[in-house]
Amino acid sequence: MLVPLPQPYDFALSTARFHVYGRDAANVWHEGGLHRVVDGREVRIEEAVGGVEVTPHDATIESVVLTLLGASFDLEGFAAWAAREDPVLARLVPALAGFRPPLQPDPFEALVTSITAQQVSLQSACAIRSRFVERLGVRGERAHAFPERDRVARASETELVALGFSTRKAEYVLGLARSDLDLDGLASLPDEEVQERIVALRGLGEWTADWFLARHLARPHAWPAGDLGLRKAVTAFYGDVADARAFSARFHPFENLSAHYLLTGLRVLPPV
DNA sequence: ACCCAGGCATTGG
DNA sequence: CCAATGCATGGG
Repeated sequence: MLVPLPQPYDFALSTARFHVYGRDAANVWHEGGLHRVVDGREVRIEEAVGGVEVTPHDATIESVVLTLLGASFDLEGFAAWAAREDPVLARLVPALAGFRPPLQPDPFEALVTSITAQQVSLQSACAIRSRFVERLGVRGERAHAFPERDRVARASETELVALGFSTRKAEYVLGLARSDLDLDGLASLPDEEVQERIVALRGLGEWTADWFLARHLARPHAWPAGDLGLRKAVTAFYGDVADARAFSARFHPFENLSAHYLLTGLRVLPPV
């Protein structure tokens, strides 16, 4: 069934992050479509006129797919703002027309994914995370469900280390899974309180909290200032910047979309 | 055999 | 408050 998305929508560009860093057992690319377990069922998402074709389909799946594909982002407002306010994005936004940053629909998945990506290359992170997903996630036809929090809570440190986690990261993941933090409840809190609660957990720092706000909660003002990739993109497009966090003021009120467009812009459209 | 890659906690000044 | 250090894998 067709799930409509605001047009234009560039499916290939928007979903590239699910396969350019290596095999990802939770987001499997197969014959031009993305396979992922949603609400316990494996779903195939593929390009279609006016949106994406989703099979199987029901109301819950549609809602998760819309979240996954970032349907809520105000791209029109962003494009109009960029054309007026920022010469770099005025070039990037039309050149990347139809790019809609995908989101992480589940908070536990978002945080564990960030832990795996701390400090190491995205390729290393993807390889390790994929083994984790295959080991602890319920298998679908082609994709595995991302492991459930309570299943991870029952795993052992040794088990995670055997998958390639450092001892520290194994502790962080288990600590998160076993913590009493209400992850779904974070969605109802303002940015600063979400930050505080995430950073209070061992192994989850400012960078992880920023990406949680950006990629899970889709908060417009999220700006992962500490991110190495984003810092490289900012330098490439704007030159050296003294304070990466303060520089985000320039992108207000579209900090999150700006960060995503700068990162994707650096990947596919090097600066002039 | 190195070195770097989308951090973080710990330790010492 | 800031600097130095260890972490463990994948790719160059």
